[in-house]
Amino acid sequence: MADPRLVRVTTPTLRDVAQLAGVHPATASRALNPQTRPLVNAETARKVLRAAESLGYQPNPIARSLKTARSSTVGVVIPDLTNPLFPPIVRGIEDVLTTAGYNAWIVNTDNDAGREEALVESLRSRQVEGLIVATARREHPLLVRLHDQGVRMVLVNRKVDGLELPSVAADDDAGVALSVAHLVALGHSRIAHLAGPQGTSTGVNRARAFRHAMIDHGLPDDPALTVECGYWSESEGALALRKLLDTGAEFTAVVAGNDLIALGCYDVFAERGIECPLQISVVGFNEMPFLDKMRPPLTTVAIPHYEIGGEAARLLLDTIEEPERHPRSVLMAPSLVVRASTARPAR
Amino acid sequence: MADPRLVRVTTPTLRDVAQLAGVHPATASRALNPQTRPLVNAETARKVLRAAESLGYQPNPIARSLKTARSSTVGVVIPDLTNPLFPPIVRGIEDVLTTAGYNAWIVNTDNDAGREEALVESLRSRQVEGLIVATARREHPLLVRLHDQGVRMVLVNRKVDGLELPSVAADDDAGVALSVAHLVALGHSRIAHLAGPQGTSTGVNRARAFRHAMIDHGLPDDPALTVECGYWSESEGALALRKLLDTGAEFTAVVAGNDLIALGCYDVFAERGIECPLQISVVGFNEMPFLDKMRPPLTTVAIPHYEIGGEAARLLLDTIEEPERHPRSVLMAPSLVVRASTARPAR
DNA sequence: AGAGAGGCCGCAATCGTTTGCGTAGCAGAA
DNA sequence: TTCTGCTACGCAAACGATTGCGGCCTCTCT
Repeated sequence: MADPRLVRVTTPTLRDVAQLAGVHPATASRALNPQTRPLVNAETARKVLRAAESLGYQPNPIARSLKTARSSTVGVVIPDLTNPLFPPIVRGIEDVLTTAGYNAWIVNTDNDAGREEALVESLRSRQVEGLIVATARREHPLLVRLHDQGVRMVLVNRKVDGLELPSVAADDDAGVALSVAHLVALGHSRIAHLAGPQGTSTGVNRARAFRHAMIDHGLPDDPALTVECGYWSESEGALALRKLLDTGAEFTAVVAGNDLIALGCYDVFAERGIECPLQISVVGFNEMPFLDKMRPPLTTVAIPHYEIGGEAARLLLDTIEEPERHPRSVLMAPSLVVRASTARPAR
Repeated sequence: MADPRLVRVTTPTLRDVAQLAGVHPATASRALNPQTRPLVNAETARKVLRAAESLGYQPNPIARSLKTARSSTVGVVIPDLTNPLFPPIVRGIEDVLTTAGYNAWIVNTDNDAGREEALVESLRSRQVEGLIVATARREHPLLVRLHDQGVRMVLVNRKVDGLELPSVAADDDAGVALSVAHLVALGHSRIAHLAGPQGTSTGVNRARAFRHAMIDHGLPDDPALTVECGYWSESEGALALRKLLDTGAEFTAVVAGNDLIALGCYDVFAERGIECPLQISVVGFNEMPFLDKMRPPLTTVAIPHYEIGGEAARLLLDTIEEPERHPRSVLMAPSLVVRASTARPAR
């Protein structure tokens, strides 16, 4: 208030344009909006456009939102931007959104339900037209409530039990099938699984896929060889591997729930002087950046992050335009990228 | 679900609260706002608050923005979220912003001036109250124009020539001094510098600091031993090192402009069968994540990303509250983290 | 020539808040 | 009692756009 200048000095409004063009603001509005342009005479439309151009008029999205209850904005809710999995997805989302004239509001929940609820509330009060959610848990009261309220959303990577929502994710089954096949081809038969949190759909899907893949190869599906991580993190991966090692179980390879869990294994290898891949092979999941420069470079299953984000955005735009359309889900094909963390078993 | 309505079914407005409390909306508004609450009788204020509470009233930020030309939102403009340097900074920004009741709008410019201009324009039209800018180049017409127009901003990591703006960055001088001292202590004397883009203040600062450090140690400051990278990227780092190697210059260590450039060196080492650190030592800058798991683990100078973000946000909040305050800049102290990419020179 | 039909456009309300201004009411002072 | 001053509140005008409704004008058809 001390400073009268806020962000802008003074910006031309619709009235200015109308005045310059010699028409009523309503007419100017109609002329400027391609949707309603047919309602005004082509000649006056031209005049208005010229006036807008010459003034450098930019419609005020706030005023527009207030009137139309729309915002050309969607909310993107992710657990943590710091997890390298998410930035590429976000970029994918943004890129298709902006070409469609939309914007993305990004929020981090830190896996905290209270925080998540507050953030979503704040997004809604900003009239976002939909949500792209990457934080889904299998039990997720907030998301079912939002769904019941008719909030448009699409899920990324994970789903919630019993909720029919559009979603896009990597094909987990195919991904771990690839991993297991690779290890089996190398000669491994005692393979362990460091599963992601079983409270997330991805966690259980990959674990189930792991069992199936083992069976398909005629290998024993030993429950003692899979241990669950509480979070998708390095430290939890390390914890899980230590636990497994301490049981004295025998195994020559581990397929990790994701790359972070796999990297957690590296820490344990260092602690206990285990040689990877000589003594134990590891394969990750997600192909996060810089894996090729790790020690050893991590074999992992690559998923098209950027495309997943883009596809999610497209799905959301679809449901915004056609709310009644039946929810469809898309699975993106993964591929295995073999590096130096996997090799033939020693014996 | 068959609900054509947008995000919200129907949300209580200020009028509803006022009606329930039996007062005029103006009074309700004043009662709800702590700033103006003293203007209304304590008893009626209580009534209003209770009404608001019972309705679950949430003020509509859009309407408020329209009226007040404020938004409790600041824009954060970064080059690319995918660069692991930025997520922690963004988190730092967000965390102090939200505790102050503000929100952050994040945009990626991809180092494209046109894109940047459009994005900033869109931020301004959304009435952001200030900008946190991490894309500054030494010559940056857009930023000087914004500054002239009185847009509040603070710079992160980089500055623009001749512009007095609040900024927060790591102490580059101290950082490279640390690196060089470390290498000299190991016995290196022929040290090369793979400089960042000289169009950015950080690029020239670190290069200058490198020269000074060399001189301080009584070592020759050989211009042939520093080569500039066009971008802060792996590929540019690789390019620069190849160029340097191809000149036949002699050196046993390189201090890289940042971690990505250093990692680019790793690629060249692999290409040409160079052993690091046996033949060449490398030190990076920034301490991006997972460096400890690289091959070899990269010695680098660590800077407090999260705190830098937080400090930037605080600075911006300061200038929002006290626009006339003289711009201050803060330098954060770096520290060297020694890993396995540096060792005594072979001969 | 008169009537009906559209095409164009202006009027004014509206979205939900904030805020300058005016005023009713009341207390205290003269 | 009358006047002053203050507190507490209501009125209404904004902020900048969108949009239903209605009216004018012109054109066409009979």
